[in-house]
Amino acid sequence: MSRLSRDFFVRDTLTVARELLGQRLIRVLNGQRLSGRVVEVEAYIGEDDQASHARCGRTERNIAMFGPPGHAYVYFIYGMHHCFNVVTGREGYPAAVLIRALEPLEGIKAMRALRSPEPACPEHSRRAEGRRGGVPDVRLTSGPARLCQALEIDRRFDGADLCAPDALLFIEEDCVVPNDAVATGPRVGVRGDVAALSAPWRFYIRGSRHASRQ
DNA sequence: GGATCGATCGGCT
DNA sequence: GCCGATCGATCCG
Repeated sequence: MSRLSRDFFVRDTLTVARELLGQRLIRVLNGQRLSGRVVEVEAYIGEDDQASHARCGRTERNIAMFGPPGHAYVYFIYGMHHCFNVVTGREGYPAAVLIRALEPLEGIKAMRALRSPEPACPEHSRRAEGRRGGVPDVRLTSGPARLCQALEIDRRFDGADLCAPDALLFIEEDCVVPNDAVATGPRVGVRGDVAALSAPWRFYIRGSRHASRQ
């Protein structure tokens, strides 16, 4: 399978968001491939987008959004979670696509281990035993913070080039998703003006059990 | 199945 | 100081 090139990401952000559906996100960890098919994304476009981190201009935190396309923008939120975006459009214009959910494909056992840290106390241990198999596949990567935990994506990847030959995080061309299988809607959990609240910039594969919500 | 609430800390109105 | 592009546990029906 061929890796998505820079040209893919330079295009209009809504086009990139739509076409990322069905592609495969790969993380190489300790020589092993952990991967999943992209089933849900959201677009954040320009400084006028009141839901975007770029709405208040360039800061040290969001600087990757202003950088060249095909790079990662990874941020830390709620004091405990990471979220992974792909930078799109021309360098200098802040736009990115948030990857919200994956369908797990390769390295599922390793991903489950990353999502089930060592029990800190006997109480947790008992709970983990109660689940037997651990986190079920359907909740392994069905959320922006969950997939970062499952693929061990953190701030070390902020600004990383997904198109570099030696990248440990990159995207491969995989499935073509037909238009009638794509659903759109307003973005999840955003605040802002009417434009931000109503923009249908969330794209997901209709009926996927791995989307963060139906 | 859906709603609610607490955790936890970096970056900024 | 305050709030956030969230998650998981826990409650209720």
